[in-house]
Amino acid sequence: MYSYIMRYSREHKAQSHEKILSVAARSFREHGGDSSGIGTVMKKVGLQKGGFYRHFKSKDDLFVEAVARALDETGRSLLEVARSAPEGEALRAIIERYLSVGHANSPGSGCVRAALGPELARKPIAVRRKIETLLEAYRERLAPFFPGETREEKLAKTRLLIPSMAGVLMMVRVVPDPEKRERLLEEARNFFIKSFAEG
Amino acid sequence: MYSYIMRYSREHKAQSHEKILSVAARSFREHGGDSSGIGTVMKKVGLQKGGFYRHFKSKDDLFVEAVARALDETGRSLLEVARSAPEGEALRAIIERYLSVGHANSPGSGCVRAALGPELARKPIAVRRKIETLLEAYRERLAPFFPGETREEKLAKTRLLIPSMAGVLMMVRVVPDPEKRERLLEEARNFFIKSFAEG
DNA sequence: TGTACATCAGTGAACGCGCGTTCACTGATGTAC
DNA sequence: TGTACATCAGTGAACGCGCGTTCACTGATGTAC
Repeated sequence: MYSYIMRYSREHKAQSHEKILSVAARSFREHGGDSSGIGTVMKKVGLQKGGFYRHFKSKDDLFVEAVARALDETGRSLLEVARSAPEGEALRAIIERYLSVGHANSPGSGCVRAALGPELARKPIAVRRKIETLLEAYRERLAPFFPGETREEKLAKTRLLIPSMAGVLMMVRVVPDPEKRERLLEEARNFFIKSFAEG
Repeated sequence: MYSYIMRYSREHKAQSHEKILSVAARSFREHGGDSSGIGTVMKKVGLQKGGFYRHFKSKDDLFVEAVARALDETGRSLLEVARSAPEGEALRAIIERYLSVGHANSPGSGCVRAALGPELARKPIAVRRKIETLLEAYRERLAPFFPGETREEKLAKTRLLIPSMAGVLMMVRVVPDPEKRERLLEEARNFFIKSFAEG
């Protein structure tokens, strides 16, 4: 392809931007923001770290965009799970996916809250405001699958279930033994399904 | 006092060790492990950073001891809350204390899970094993106040409630607006009390 | 359509800085005699 | 009880390293004419 050879075209820039974002979104979640240097991210993208500032104003700027990207992806993934679940089983399916072994074993492609929660809380207030907006949008997307008469009732449930499951997932990841991890996840799935997705 | 002037006595060493631990336990929880340098911690203690290695083998060694210290303190604090609660209200009192505005506003003296959870999950497996033991001991301490016929039933409840509340607290700390924080905490207190401390 | 030129993505070196860890040294402690 | 001496808490400088950010430069892109 032509565009592949024109190294500095607009399309090329968009590709670089895209690549930086997706590498960063994974690296931040896998190793934490402080342990994911701009140099390392750019190297993985295949560029020199100096080029970073043609794409982002600062590391915190990248951080917010990477969190947005990650939330959009995991939100989309849960939406798909919910939509392809049998009638009335959407929330159960969401819970089962969130508290799955696969999710516990893949922080790099998983929930931002479980991977970066305390780090989000330590960011400057301007950053936290942007992140809060992203989190609200995420809850709005999933709220339709939650029990409740009104939108607000559904949203209230998301504000309980989503952070609670994030806490469980985060602590499951501390446990070294795979069997124990699965047992913990199963206990939690049962509890949350009973509390939110039944009766 | 005599011991205050003999700068290098054994008692003095114990005091230094103590001071490093308590400064680190606070600093790690407030700023995260990566952002709490040994130099900064030692400076706050009033020593040169070179002296650190007379007290700890490595930063990870300090990390584990600081987590142990923090868990012991917060566990003790919740135990006191539980013991001084009216008959049958112990778990409710624990939940109310854990999900209080004060706790949300003071990560430096609060729960390790909500402050360092994902960081714990990223530590080498040897470190995680030690931390898991500490977390188990913590749950054992609180289990007597949980509902259930047997010790195992009570422990199972701790494995759900404690990480869930940690997740909620962690995400509440992302929210900039104090009133919204309090509203979120209240919703969560109501839910967890209903789910664990009633009927 | 062809040419001149401004733009700007990416390079590569440099900035000052703090990191975790090591080490030769100091001098008070506290033991051995 | 008094003296000689090994121990070791703490100092302060140094180690190599990676950090986030800046900057002069390059050369292809893509616009203006």
